[in-house]
Amino acid sequence: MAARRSPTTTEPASFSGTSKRERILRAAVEVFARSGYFNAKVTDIAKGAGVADGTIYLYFDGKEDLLVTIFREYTRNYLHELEKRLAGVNRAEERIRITITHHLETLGSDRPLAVVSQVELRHSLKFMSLLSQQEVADYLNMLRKVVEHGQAEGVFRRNLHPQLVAKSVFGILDEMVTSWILSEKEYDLAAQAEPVADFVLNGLL
Amino acid sequence: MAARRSPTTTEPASFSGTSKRERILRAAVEVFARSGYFNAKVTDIAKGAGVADGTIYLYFDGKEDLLVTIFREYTRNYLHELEKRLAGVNRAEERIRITITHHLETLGSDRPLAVVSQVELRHSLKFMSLLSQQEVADYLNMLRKVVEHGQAEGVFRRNLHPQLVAKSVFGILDEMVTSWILSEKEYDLAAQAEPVADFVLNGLL
Amino acid sequence: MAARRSPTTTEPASFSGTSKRERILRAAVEVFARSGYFNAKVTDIAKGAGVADGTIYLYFDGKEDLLVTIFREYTRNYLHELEKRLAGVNRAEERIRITITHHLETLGSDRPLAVVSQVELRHSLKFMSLLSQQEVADYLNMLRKVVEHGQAEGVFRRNLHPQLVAKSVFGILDEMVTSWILSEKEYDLAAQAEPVADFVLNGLL
Amino acid sequence: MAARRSPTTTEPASFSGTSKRERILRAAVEVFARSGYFNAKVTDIAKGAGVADGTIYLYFDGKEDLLVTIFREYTRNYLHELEKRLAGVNRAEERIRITITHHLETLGSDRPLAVVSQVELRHSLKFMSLLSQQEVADYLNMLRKVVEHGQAEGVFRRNLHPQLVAKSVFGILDEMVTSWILSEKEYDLAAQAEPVADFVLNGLL
DNA sequence: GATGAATGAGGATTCATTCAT
DNA sequence: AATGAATGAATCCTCATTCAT
Repeated sequence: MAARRSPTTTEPASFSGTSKRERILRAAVEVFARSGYFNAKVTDIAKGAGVADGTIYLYFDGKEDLLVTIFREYTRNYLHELEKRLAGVNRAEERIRITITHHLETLGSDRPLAVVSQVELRHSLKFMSLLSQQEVADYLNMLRKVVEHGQAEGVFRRNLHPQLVAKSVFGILDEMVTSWILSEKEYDLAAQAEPVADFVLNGLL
Repeated sequence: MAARRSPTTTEPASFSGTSKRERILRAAVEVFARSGYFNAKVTDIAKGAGVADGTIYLYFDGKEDLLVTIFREYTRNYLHELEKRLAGVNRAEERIRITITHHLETLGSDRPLAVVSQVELRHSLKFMSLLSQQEVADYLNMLRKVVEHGQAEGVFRRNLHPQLVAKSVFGILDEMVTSWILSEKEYDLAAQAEPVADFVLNGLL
Repeated sequence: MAARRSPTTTEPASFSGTSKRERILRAAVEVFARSGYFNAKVTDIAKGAGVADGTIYLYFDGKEDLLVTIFREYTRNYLHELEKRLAGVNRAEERIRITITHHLETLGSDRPLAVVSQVELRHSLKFMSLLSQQEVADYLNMLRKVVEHGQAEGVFRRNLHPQLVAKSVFGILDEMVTSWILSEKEYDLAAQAEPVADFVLNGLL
Repeated sequence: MAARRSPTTTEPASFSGTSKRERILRAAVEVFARSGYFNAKVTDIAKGAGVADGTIYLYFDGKEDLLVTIFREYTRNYLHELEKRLAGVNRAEERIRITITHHLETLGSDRPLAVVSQVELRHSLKFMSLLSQQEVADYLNMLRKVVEHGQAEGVFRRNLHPQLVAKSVFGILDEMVTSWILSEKEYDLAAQAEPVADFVLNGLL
């Protein structure tokens, strides 16, 4: 008998070459973005990934784990990319600009991910605490170091509390993304990087 | 015998003098803050307000209406107060400072409300869109006008896009509140007003 | 000051001159016919009668009592009228014809009542038992006596069981009414009296 | 070792050999007959069928669908059986007798089904309309054709409206069943077939 | 590893009824 | 007699998760 595909491997063409785990994760991002975490049905994620409901439980602990994992993996990836972009850049001002650009470019190019990141990851205090203790904290620390570095260099004002600046920059970026998601008109989020950097660096006055 | 309450009016002391409607609303803020919107049980809100479950439906359309109403009423109130504080203040810089202070003081003095505002109001795209179209938009407009006013006066830099500044300030304040809520140590949120204003006005450089 | 109606007496014009009790009963017939017993809301009956919800409980024991009372009162009235029409009529065949005509005319001229009678009075075994033990039994007895009378006279066949004939005639009339209610076209129910009588008297052969 | 049931199939003896779907349907008939449709609890049906509450929703759309399905399936089956009994019978009078007998035998041998059929299927105009448009109409048509056939043969009187006769026969049978259900004494419903046929064929005179 | 039929806990909401006025 | 605000019991259905195959 000629070689034939095993029946179980028959999958929608679009899935070819991606691991089940990745497909589930991506389907989850899309379903969460579309329906919201609480209204998202595991069945729909399974359908989106082209697997059986039960299969999801072979890779993840459940619906909540899916959300946490999405956040962790995408954040980890985000930070790695950012580090790469920052490698070799020494000027503090330039590091700030790159960080801002990276944030807006990354989320600006993946709306479902942005929705999950801005909306779905924030439904419960417990969940937000969990995330902010690890991943968000890492991000804020990175920002804080850039500021401290700039202050040590003498480029940034010394009478600013670095942690407060870090939070402020994060807050601005966060709001830019949220605002973009909710906007009725489509526009290029990354285009905001320059004016945002200008404001952060120079202030109002 | 001193004047005494009629038997039907006998209510837990803490409820005295408050209308049922207000008691329900306040109980909802507390339960939503404690358990999260989706996990909040209507029964618990009723219990907290000292009314029967069904009574809630005499005043509100349901659980979701409770959340929307909380937001609308507290925001309206917030904006009124802010307007009062700004009345008679002409210097743009001062108006910015007052706005920042008002934001941080108001939420910094009512943690449950802050939790609902930062966390519970953001579970779904649909819900966020709803809110951002009306109330948040009003707030952003108010901020924008302050900026434009300052630019007209020649105090604020003219090459800043007022809407972007408005969003930035809002984003910073939002993050300050969220960060305060999630913080393990208790601290005075309003105390951040001064450094935040400094950053907003002068930037990093 | 010109004479004015006392505020509590202000009622829809159509109610004038009818006692509250009757208005409630009639409103109940209409609401039951429209929505079905289980879906009928006491509030709607009150609204229809122009009284407060609580007022209904001054006249009736509750929703179920309303249904029972409707049935009892309308049936009592029905039987009284029938007796009047039968008074002085001796020929058994004529008595049958009158009975048939009375049934179809009475229900054929009050659709909501017919709906309640054919549909709403029959939701539960318990309820049907209750009614069939008293009022329906009275009606069947009356029919049975007409048959027995006709048999004694020698006009009706003696080898028919009178009770079975009574039930049969009732069954036919009942189905005529039900069928009329459910029919999409409007037609005169009473016009069926003659052919029905013909069938009952002469059979198929 | 003799063949034995697989562990998962271990079910109460009474369920053996019946599919879940059928068990649910039968349990529904019994619970509806016992408690009435509106008072019937889905949980009780599940318990009666030996399945979990949620399982019912894998097979049916809900409580109402259960009632509709019962009616449709039992009626379909009823009509099939009737057709089989009528096959090859040509004499119109005999066809009438068989129809009457089939009706009374079928319902007379399954009291819960008879209760559902006579009582529970009739709570609402909407529901009755639904059913009478399809299944009841089919039944009446079948009866009507028997009458027309008899008239064509010259056995039945030509001055009878076939549709009216069909409704009358249906009405008589319906009342016999209802009366039997409500009766306090138990008796053989099928025994009524002969006298009913006699009445239908020969009338009162 | 995969499947998907089966499970069953959990809760918002309705509405008949009450009773202080 | 009349009101109508308040009560609170009662239940259908959903859907995350399991586990036999």
